[in-house]
Amino acid sequence: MAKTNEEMDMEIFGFFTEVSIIAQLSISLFERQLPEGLTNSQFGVLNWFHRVDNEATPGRLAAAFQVTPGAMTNTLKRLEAKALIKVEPDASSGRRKRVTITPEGRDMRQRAIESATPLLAELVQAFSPSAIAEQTRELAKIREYLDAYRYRES
Amino acid sequence: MAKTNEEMDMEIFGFFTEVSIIAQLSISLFERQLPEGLTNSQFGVLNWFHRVDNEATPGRLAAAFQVTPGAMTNTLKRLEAKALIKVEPDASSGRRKRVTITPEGRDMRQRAIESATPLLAELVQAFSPSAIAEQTRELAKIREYLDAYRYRES
DNA sequence: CTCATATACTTTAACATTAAACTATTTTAT
DNA sequence: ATAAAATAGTTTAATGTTAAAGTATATGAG
Repeated sequence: MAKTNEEMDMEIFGFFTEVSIIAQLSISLFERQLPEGLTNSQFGVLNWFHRVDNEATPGRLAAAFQVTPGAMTNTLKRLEAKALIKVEPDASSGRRKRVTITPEGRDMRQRAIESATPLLAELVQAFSPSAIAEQTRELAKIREYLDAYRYRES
Repeated sequence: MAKTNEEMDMEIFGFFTEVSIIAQLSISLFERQLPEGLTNSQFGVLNWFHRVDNEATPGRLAAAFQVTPGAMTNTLKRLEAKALIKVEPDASSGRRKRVTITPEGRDMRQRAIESATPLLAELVQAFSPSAIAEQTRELAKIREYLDAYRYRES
């Protein structure tokens, strides 16, 4: 049974609606578990230093999280104000900055992970890790497509 | 090969990261297609009048979109300022308001749908409707779980 | 009837985000 | 060598969001 264009459009809208609601709910739930005043974006940066590298530039982080450079400037300022990261001029280039995580930042990340553990454990229980991994791979394809579309436009 | 707790946690974080980025990218891409100055939230309200009912209260709309009443007040003000909706006192109750869409609002919704068509058509092409539908079902399970968790808390 | 409580909506302050303008550096082309 | 273009990051103005306080109206218990 063929679907009308309108029906197909509505399915895609439905998909993005689910994605938006999950993003909103998960961020809000997660932030409520986080230590005082730490936001999702801020945690993301701290966690990046655990997962990926122990050194970064603002631009590299902005690209990793797909936010504008301005948004990353803001997040880094707030993390720096809490002494969770350190931002220094880069010796090798006057327009770059060098961002590193402080010991306090590592502690904070660890506490954040621990306070989110009950929620994470429940999710692993309810949806197997392999199911989550499979979902994530599918979503990554869509994310890549949207990302490419974005640059193709302009 | 068993996964450590940390590995499982990272998989879940990876999942939520994809979800957040897709939400952000899709909203941003969609808004770029929309007619001058119309935002995703504003479009959502106009589209609601097409999908659901031709009359609403601010509270009903806030509940439908899972946003706070304050957020909806803001969205409605902006739509009203553009004459895309009409907000009147409700004759039957002094604290309620009655929100309706104007002809200009219907036109705007129609134009919004039309200008988003190329993007939607590409997505339908790249990811079959059935694949999208399957993804949406899986996501809905996770959304329901998170939603239940939210109320279980507090 | 009256007062306490609940409901509907608005306002305010704080924050995250974007787009676009801006500053400062580095690279490239001529 | 110099001027133009590209790159890295910041700032500003606008919007959307929340939480919490505030206003006004309706309901209900006594």
